[in-house]
Order: sequence, then structure tokens, then C-alpha cells
Amino acid sequence: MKFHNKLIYWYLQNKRTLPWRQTKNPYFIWLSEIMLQQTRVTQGLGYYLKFTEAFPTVFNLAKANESTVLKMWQGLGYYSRARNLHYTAKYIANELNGKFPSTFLEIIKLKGIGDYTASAIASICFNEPTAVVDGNVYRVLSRYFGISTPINSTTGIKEFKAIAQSLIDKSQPGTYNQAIMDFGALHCKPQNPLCDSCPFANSCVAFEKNLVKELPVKKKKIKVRKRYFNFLVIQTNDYKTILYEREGKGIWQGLYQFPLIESEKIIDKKELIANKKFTDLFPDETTISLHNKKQIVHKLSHQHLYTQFWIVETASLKNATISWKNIQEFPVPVLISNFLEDFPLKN
DNA sequence: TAACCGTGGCT
DNA sequence: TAGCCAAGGTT
Repeated sequence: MKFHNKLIYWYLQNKRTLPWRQTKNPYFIWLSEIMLQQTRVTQGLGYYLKFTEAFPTVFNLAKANESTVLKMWQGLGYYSRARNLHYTAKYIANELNGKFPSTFLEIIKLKGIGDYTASAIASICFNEPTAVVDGNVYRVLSRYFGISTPINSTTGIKEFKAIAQSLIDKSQPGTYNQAIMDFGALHCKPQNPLCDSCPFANSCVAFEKNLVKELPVKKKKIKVRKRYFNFLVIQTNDYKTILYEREGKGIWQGLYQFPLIESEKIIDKKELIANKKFTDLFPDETTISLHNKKQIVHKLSHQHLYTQFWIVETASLKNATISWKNIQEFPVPVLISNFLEDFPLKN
């Protein structure tokens, strides 16, 4: 039996029932694919339901403010996905009259869509035989064929794409693509794969040579940068505060945060007050207290943020324009969101 | 092209 | 615990 037939046979018996598998509407498939990039199904599912309800068509998404989209994306991470999603929704609605492009070569031109996502949409929605290569596919193919080329090397990316493309079932490419991904997610798992009950056990090179634990091979480990964040949580006597939108290239672009003083190490109150940024912001008298006695370590994929929240009580401030009761309207990072959950509001 | 971009679950 | 990894893409 051919590889794709055996795979689809497994899939029809074991596939998960997921809301985006009830449709071939490219808008919904696109939405689900963007949300699931580097994201587990269990984490993305609620966001998918929320987005499809709030934005049932690409026009609804296009009409929303970017800040609204980011607020709904809050907690899902990789926020450039949300910004690109919104940008592309506006492009499709306004320039293409709402008609989603229907070929791989057109789809991949869209902002936020790369080889994987274009292949997924083209195959699932338009029956085009373009093979997806995601983390699951790398794992299944590297094990089945015993390939030790690093999956994040230039040659590895080309090699696995070519193999995936050679294996695709051209009569049902969308089903094939979802089958190999579900197989990787549920059966040929990173840890403790179910080799004992595997339909490919008699032809899997890694299983035969006892290399399942060694594959796939991945090069290089990321370096984690340590940063020290001091957020100034301002409370004026008329219950207002300050939030700034993060701009520029770094993390959390487009999200809001309290005024931030970044330091080289953990600092105490004396060092905080001596900082020029602090004196610029608060020329008048203030009462300062540290909200978290232990530093909060917020871990991003490339950074560890050692964080202190300083509560600053002061008289009315001209640039403190945000009422505490409206603060939940702003999209904020989980680090800030967790603080707000924990912080006892006085009004 | 290597570095960067979030969050959460698992071992 | 600390590291890995998850339906990747951009610069």
C-alpha cells in the first residue's frame, strides 16, 4: 500500500473533530492556519471561535481597528501574526473585493503567509497538490526515512519539502496534508511516540535502527537575553494612570504597557528615584511602593524579563489620561494582564 | 541567514 | 529545573 493511502486510512480512523475542518471557506482556513502557527490546537481553539463569531467575513475583520484585533489576540503571542492578519484582511476586502486568492503562487504573496500556510490553504480550499511541511511533517518524514539532515538548515528545508511533495496524494491533497500533521501530533509524537501500534512500524527506518529518539535533528540552541523591567504603575488621586503603546522593532509591538524604566540589573527604590526618566515623569512628590517583593520572571522564547511593578501614587498628572475603569480595553502583554488581575483596584 | 518574535504545556 | 516544542514568518 502506498504511503499516502496508509496515512489517510489512519487519519480517517483517528482524526480530531475541529471546527475549521467543517469548512473549506478560505477565510476561515486562513484564520485557523495563522492562529495555529507555533501554537497548540488547545490554545488556539478558543481564539478561533471568538474571531469567527466577531468577524464572520473578511469584511468584518477589515473594518475593525488594529487595536481591537490585537485585544482579541491578547494572550496568543507572536502579535505580528495579528497585525499581518489585519493588514491582509484589509487588502483582500478593499483590493480584491473580498475574494481570497485561489492559487499557491498568489496566496504566498500575502503578508504573514509563507510556504506552509500557502500550501495548507491551496490544498484544503482549492485542491492544489502543494505539500505542507510543518514541525509534524519534519518529524514524521525524518523518522520514517531515517534522515538526519538538520530540519532548520537550508538544505534540510529543501530536502524535506521535496520529499513531502513527492508523497502527496494528488487526488485529495488537503486530506493528505491534514493527515500527516495529525499523525505527527497524535501518533508520531516528539516524546513517547506510539511505535508499538504504528501502521508504519514495518517500514520506518528510525524504528528499525532504533533512532526514533535521535530524530529529527535540529541545529543550534537559542541564547536567552536577560532584561530588567521596572513598570511604573501610576495612580493619581483622581484614579487615572498612564499607558504607552510599544512601537519600533522589538517585542509586543502595538501592545500597551505602563511607563517602563529598563535597567542593567535589579534596582531598589533609591536607584529608581535617581533615574532621569523617573524624575522627568514625576517632578512632584510621590509615594512609591514595590508591588511584588519577589521579581517576576516572565519568559519569552528569546528573553527572560526580570520584572518589578512600582506603584506610584501622586497628585493629578497632565499626561495621566487613562481611567482605571477603562484599562481593560487596551491590548496588553500577558505580563501586564497578570499584574492587573492581581492588583487591587481602589475605585 | 541567523536572529527575532509569545505563551503555555510537558518532562 | 531548564529545555524542548507547538498547523512558521519576517527581516
